[in-house]
Amino acid sequence: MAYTHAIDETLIALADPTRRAILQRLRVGAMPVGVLAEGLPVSRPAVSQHLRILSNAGLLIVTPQGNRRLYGLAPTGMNGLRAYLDDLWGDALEAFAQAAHDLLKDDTHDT
Amino acid sequence: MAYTHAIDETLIALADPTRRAILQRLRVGAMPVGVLAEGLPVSRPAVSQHLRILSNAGLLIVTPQGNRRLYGLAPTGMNGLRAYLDDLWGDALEAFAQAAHDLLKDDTHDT
DNA sequence: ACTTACCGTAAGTCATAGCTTACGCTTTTG
DNA sequence: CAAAAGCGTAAGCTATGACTTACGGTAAGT
Repeated sequence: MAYTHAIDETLIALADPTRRAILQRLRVGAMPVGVLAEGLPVSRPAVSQHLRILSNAGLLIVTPQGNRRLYGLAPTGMNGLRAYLDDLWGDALEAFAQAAHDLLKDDTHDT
Repeated sequence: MAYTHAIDETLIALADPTRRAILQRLRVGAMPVGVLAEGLPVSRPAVSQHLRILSNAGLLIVTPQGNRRLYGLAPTGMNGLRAYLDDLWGDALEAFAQAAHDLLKDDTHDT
């Protein structure tokens, strides 16, 4: 397993609007930092910093190509977060169903 | 009734470790603020503030019961975020498959 | 080999998020 | 009715995060 680069980093990475804009922009495919920065309201170094965070979170794949570095979405980057959400909300749904069941207490109960 | 409480709020809500601890603690079921705070390393008012953020993000359901207020996980709270991730990463996977396909069918000769 | 392009990092500034203490309101209890 | 319990909110402090400009290092072009 070890899909997870630590949920913490993934969520922090996704919590920033500029970083989400970067991800949106990468949907069409990988691109170098310069091109990426042109479509964004912040400077190129700022983009570089965001890319570092996104990469550390396992959300991006970096492909050095001579002079440039191509950044693209990592296909498995979201697996850790997904697993986390599924786990957490799985229990939540169970607890909710249980509560609803308790409220309806006119049905038979079991264990 | 949009699921979307704005993914912005959802992600920011999830990005904080204390708030995730709160969610974890609520997995077993709803509970009032006081009980919730006892299991956490921060003060009760701090928990209240976090609960407000989580509620605004649509992640919690509040049930006033006389003197107290019971906080529980909202079953549909994650739907918006899930949809967002599915959409974003759906395209990412397509782009990735496309790129892989391109590489196989027409190898670029460089160097 | 020199110049240009591309990129990451360092240093510094400014805004914001999270915490604590203090306070006021509402509901329960004696 | 008075006292206490349970919460939310305001005010203030501090740490952290996001941005900018400046700089250095490597690859490409002439």
